[in-house]
Amino acid sequence: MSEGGPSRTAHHGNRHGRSERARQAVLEAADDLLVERGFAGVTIEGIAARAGVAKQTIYRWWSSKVDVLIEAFVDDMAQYLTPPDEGDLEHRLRTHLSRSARFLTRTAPGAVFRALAGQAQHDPEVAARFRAECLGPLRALDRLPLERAVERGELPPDTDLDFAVDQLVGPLYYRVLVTGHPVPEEFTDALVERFLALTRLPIQ
Amino acid sequence: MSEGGPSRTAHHGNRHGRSERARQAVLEAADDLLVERGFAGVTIEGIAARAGVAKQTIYRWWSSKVDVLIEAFVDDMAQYLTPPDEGDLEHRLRTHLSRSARFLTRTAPGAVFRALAGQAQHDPEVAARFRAECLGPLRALDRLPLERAVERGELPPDTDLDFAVDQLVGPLYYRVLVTGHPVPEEFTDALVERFLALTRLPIQ
Amino acid sequence: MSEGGPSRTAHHGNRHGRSERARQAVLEAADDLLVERGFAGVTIEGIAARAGVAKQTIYRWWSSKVDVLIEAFVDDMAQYLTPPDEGDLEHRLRTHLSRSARFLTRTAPGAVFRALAGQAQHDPEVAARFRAECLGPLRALDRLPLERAVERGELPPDTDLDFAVDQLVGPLYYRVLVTGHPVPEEFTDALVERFLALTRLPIQ
Amino acid sequence: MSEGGPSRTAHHGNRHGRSERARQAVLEAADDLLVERGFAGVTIEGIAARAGVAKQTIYRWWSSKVDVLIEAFVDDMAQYLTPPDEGDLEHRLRTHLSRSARFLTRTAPGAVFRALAGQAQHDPEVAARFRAECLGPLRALDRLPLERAVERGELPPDTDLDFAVDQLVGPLYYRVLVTGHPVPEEFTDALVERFLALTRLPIQ
DNA sequence: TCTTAAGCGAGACGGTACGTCCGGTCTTGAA
DNA sequence: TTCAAGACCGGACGTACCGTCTCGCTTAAGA
Repeated sequence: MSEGGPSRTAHHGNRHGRSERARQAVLEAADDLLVERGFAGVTIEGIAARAGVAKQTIYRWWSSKVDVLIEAFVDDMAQYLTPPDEGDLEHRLRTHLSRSARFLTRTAPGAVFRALAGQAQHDPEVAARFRAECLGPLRALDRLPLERAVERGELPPDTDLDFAVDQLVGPLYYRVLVTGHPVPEEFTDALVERFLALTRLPIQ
Repeated sequence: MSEGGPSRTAHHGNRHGRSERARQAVLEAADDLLVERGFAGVTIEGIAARAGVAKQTIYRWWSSKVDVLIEAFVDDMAQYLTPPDEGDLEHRLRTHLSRSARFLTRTAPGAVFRALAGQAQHDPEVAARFRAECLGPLRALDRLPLERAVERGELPPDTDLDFAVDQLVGPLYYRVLVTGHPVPEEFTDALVERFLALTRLPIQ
Repeated sequence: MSEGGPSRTAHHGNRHGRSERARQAVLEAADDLLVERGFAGVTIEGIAARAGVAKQTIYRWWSSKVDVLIEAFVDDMAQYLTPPDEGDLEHRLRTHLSRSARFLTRTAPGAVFRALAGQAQHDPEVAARFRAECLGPLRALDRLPLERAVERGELPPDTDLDFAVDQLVGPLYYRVLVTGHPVPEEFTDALVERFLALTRLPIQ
Repeated sequence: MSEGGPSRTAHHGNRHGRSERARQAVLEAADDLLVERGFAGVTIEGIAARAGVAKQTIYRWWSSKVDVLIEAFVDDMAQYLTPPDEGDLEHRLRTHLSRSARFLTRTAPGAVFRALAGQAQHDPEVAARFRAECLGPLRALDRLPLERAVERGELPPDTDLDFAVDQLVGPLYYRVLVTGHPVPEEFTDALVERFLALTRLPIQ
């Protein structure tokens, strides 16, 4: 992509493989349109026009606008969310949850995520892809601090990590996607506090 | 259709007031289409055709298909969810949560709710109406057992009920709307158990 | 439909019958585009844009651009070609043939006719409609002077009129559509002269 | 072509000169598509696919599908039409006209001719090439018997041959391209009879 | 003998127009 | 005044071809 590349100059058509330039332009155009005009404002024709790309080029590589948005999300997600690995468990969880809240409510990929989560309610196929390709990686990041905590003896070895994740992030997503309430740090901190309080109880 | 009676056919028009028949037919048609074909399969033209109603009649009384679905949801919701008032707090909460899970995942109004929650991600106006008219009543039902528990001394009087509701139902909605995991009774029971365990802690 | 009309002002939609305004605008736009840009320059989208009409309105009433052009031709044809009924047979035939040549080569409906004749070579359905709706009336006009001549005794009563028409106008159409040669009055006059010379022969 | 040859696969490329194999395949594919699916069914992509040839190879040597069809017609025409040179003028003309009618209505190159004549109505450039390369040779063949007749004294030396050709074949083309009527031998014979009858008149 | 440049297959690209679906507005005539 | 009916303008859909381009292979003339 950088050094040498197949060709420095823009080109149309290429026997081996697609145009990276077109791919990037499409993903960015979709992202931009979503942020600027909302999900209904994202249309294949609009993406094509803004990306300076032919509609057929989009249909050649993606099956729908949702497909484009999923790829855009996956491309962008990584750079936003890596759970911290410093300090004690409480600090790490607090940081991760508050970063997650910020990611979901304030960033462009967060907006894409919310749109895809919305569309997943309307279409089982979208739901499946959304869960596999968008939610999966996110959830893996959510598990990471807990897995490390188990390894380090900060949590009992028989902890049900899936249930723990549901307890920790469930209320967060509920606020973001359902009630629309803001998610201040006090809220995420309180979630962490309650969660950790339970781990110190003799019961379970 | 031609000869005879004042009219064999349903009446067209009514000088005074709207046609209740048309209203019901529209709401049912919208409901049915949602369940049969999903949100994208619900169109104003489709509703009109199935309800035997003119498009204009729909636009006269509703502003969009979402508006129709909200009204359909409000009409149906009541009969499904009334939190129980028997037994102790744990039992009441368990029953309510498991009923809520069933409502969201297995009933027609639950499907409407999920579709509206999805559309709320795409459109702030929908989000506002959805929260006010659909989520509000549900959330009031979620608070009810906790409010009663405070009155009866089963919970401390300074309990933050909104936060409590978020903790209790957040993971449930998260599963239903985000991860798509099933929501068995073990899950809702565990949520209640953790929640009540915390109320017995000296902290808070 | 003419005086007073259902409404002086433009309107959208009408329970009973279509918009005459839209119909006229479409036919004129098609005519204009054909003359200005040729047959390939006539597109449904182009007609719609120039007529200020939605594509669907065109598809509702016509099945293709050829369908539009046929109707445009039929609408316009009448005012151009009425064979004269003054003078003797030779004069009437000369006038009619030279008018026909002018019609085909110099007028807008003539251009439409040539385009449709061309398209008829590509599509049997177009050919059938073209012959029934465009050529038929024209050919009836071609027969008229000969029929009158038979009635008046200027031609023998057993004359094969169809063959006579082929002989008279065949070379004309051949020049216009095939060789592209000009069709001056000398040419049409000579055709008439030869044709009449034969009627004076004892043979037949 | 499969086993043994210097190469199993068809050759790709040739430093000097084009591939005759590709040329033939393209012309045949175009011919076949025209006969099977009509003019609209002939597309550059379709020709390329059926001929097993790259689109670019077509564009390298031809400028359009019409260009391909013209070359296909020229390649095929010769073998069909050579006016006979036996018997008296009447017999030779009768034979030539009835063969011409058969050629135009019943043979593959005849179908190509009709399609090109159609397209010539839509595009002046096509018209020019069509007249020069397709019609010219045919018309030369039409003149040939008349020229010979003049040489042999069967026709007066001052006969206007172009006009004679128009008279003889005009009605034939008119039937084929315009009215779509069948062209039986009686028709062509009658044309010849009338034409010759005039040459025996004192007038002209 | 070894280059090397032209012809070739494949196919991605930016476009244009297609014919369809639906949205939301408007008008009509009957009830 | 509301209703069923349905024509209207508008805009996006997904498809088919257009004509251009790049690519890597094949091949034969000439260095």
